[in-house]
Amino acid sequence: MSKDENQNLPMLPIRNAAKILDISVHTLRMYEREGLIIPFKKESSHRLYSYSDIERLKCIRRAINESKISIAGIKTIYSMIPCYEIINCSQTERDNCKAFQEHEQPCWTYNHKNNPCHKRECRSCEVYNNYSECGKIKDLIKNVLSQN
Amino acid sequence: MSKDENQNLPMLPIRNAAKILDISVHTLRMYEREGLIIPFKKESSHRLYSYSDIERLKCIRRAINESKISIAGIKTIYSMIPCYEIINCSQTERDNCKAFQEHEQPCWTYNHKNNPCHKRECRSCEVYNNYSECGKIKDLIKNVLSQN
DNA sequence: GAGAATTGATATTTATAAATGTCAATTTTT
DNA sequence: AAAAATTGACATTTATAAATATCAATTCTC
Repeated sequence: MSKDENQNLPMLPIRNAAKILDISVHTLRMYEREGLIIPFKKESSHRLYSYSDIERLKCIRRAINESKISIAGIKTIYSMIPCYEIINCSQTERDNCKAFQEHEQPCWTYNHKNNPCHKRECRSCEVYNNYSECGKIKDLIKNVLSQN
Repeated sequence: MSKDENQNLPMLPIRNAAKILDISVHTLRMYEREGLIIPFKKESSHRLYSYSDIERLKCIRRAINESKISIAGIKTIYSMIPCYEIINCSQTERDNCKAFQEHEQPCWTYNHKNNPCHKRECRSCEVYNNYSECGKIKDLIKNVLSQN
């Protein structure tokens, strides 16, 4: 098994994840309620976190504690990711997609009827996975702009 | 004189601007120190605000009070504006520009040596003027992406 | 040139977002 | 089947960003 695959395996119950991050389990559930993170869930309701989830959460913590960006700010920044270019949505699909139109929530917090994300699992989507730092989002915009 | 020209005239001393916005003069100076707004200054050091400055500030207030985005978050969001496409910077100019590389400050808070902004007055630049709402920034990204 | 307003710098207050606590019900583990 | 952990809902605490206050020096207005 490659290292990357290992990174994405659901390994840690919430208590262990919280301990690694030095926060409470309540905080982890709050981040999930806010749409900042999508932990794996067993058939039951119990959460499991991968090691790349941990990295993602460390980044969120830096944004909050060091960069002083509020959770609402992080959500708005996530909403700027041009998912529609990554997924290659048609114009009709864009017109019917709240993630395309609004700017308060990350795309992965919306329902995905009648658009290409219907088939996708947000947790394993590259839109969700590749841009957890705001620097990466700015770089993505630069890159997509220069590609066209 | 057209209405638009009138909108951009430096009219209001800080006290009047503060009264219209129902905030203190200190808060207005803080927003300026943070780089959210660039008021007009006479040869002296006294500030003057235009009516479009007032609109800009109302929008900032909504972001803070209603959308709950912190000032640091607003600055980061402003830093996402693809100014380099609007100004049409060359690759060399981009490579030498902090506004292109970093993502903490709006472009108009940096010094502009050796790049096209050297000649420009940020206060009257379209990058500064046209995207004071985060919704507009997302729309700009969409539009620039579809233009290319 | 006198009175009013602004400036910048430092200190203080306030509002509230973020984090934590409590607890009964449910699920998991051994 | 008992012990340990998690869940969600609601309440409380805490940390601090945002806003305001103070003040001496400077600038503007009439």
